[in-house]
Amino acid sequence: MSDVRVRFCPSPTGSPHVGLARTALFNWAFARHHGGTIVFRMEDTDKERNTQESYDAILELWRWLGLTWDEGIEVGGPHGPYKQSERGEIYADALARLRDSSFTYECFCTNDEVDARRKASGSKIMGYDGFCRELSADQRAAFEAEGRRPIVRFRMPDGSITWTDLVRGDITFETENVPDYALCRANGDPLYTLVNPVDDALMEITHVLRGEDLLSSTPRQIALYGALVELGIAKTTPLFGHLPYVMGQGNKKLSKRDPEAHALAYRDQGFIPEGLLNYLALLGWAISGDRDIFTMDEMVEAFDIGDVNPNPARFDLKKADAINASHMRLLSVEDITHRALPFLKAAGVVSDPVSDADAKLLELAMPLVAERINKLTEAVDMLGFLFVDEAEFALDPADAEKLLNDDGRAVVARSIPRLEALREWSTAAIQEALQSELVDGMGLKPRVAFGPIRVAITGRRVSPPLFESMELLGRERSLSRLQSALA
RNA sequence: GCCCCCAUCGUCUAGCGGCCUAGGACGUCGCCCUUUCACGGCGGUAGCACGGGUUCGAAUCCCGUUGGGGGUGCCA
Repeated sequence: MSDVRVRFCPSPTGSPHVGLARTALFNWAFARHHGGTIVFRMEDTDKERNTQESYDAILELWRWLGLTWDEGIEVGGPHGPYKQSERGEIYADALARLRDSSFTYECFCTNDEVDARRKASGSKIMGYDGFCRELSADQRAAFEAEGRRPIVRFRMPDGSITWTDLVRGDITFETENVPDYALCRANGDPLYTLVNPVDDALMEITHVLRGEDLLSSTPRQIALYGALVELGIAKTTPLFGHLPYVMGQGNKKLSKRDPEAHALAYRDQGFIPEGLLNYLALLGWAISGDRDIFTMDEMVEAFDIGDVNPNPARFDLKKADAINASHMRLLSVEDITHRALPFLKAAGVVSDPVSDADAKLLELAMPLVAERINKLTEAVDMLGFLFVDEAEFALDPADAEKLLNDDGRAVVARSIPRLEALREWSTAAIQEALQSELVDGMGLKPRVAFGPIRVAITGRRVSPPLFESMELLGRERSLSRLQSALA
């Protein structure tokens, strides 16, 4: 095991975003590649916005994707607790030590006062102006007499701050452009600006791989790290790597309002984790110039944070579908059956628990559809007709209208006596009969001949192979459906 | 406004000074296969934002412009 330590640190607010999953994936691949350790910390300091549903959804997502961790929530470890909501004393202690130092100062200003001063000075820089940096005892007393309660601000050092970003190279900020910032609220509650670096320090995180949105707060964190190291709270400053944004339609960051932003929705739509993961990996990284499809083992083997592309990536649903489809084709029929089962149960296609009869039929039917579905949910539409009670069997109205017109019904009518005469109800026999009767006999093109039969039998234009389907459906039900189509 | 990041086909990307008359994938178009759909196969379409340098040589390095994006909180 190397000394690489990375972390997952989501906030349990809202439903987990694909960008969050992508960030987690890159952290995971990076750590696994280096044989490092992954810490899972929950950043639930915002009491207003945190929800249990979100917390649960995040865990569900990580488990579904197979993003394992070594230390943290659920599994414990030497640096716990791993929920920030349970680390209040730790932050209070760190804050107290910071307050005792000259790295921070108390600030009594209101936002309005700051804005007014910035405006009056004509400054081009926004944010806090350092007014309370050198307050005298009298000034402090005066503010306190007014009933003001101070917040703690971090005093940004003079000069510039440079770091070598793992994905972008050297980045420099002049600290005059980085205002002094708040570490806690007036009521003493610590803020993200404090707790995130403090936890990373205490959990001995060595590499921080996070979204580009945090890039501009990095100089503040590096300055704070300097203080934490000096105070003996942190051992060193971690290395930072800022991953590109995941964009949605147009040129906007994929927001929670966009339906394609919700990572768990892909699972519900029938994606398999291999597919989603592979697609997510492609957002900012490539395994090679001529290959898109790979396993997570291959990704771990090949992943290099330095190869990550810094430009923002558009999330393309069509490509995600295609990548998923490729992974579906890598699965065995048994595997697909197993994975599709929950969807088939939920849709009521098969009984729950699965009856012997359903299981048997499924075993025969699944090979017909496994290769032609791109998502697990498609098995539901594909197989429904085989399992449905005759009383509930219904034709797709649009397909029926299109193919079961007068010509189509004539085809169906003609097929019935021939099929009734069949001694053996097998795929081969059915095919032979329909072929000779309709194609050879009526001189129809195969698609014209079999289309109407398909709709009558399966209810839809899109279905598993027709003759096989008829065999599985059985003579009685097949003939009865053909009769019904004429009614 | 100020600061920072980014810039190769419609999209995701390969490319890290000559192998590039720029490769792959998705999409799209055409064809083939075919009992539908899908799969599969074949072929086409389309790109280095612009302007200066540096160099024998630039998609690759530097500068500028333009265009995107983000930040600029007692949110994370």
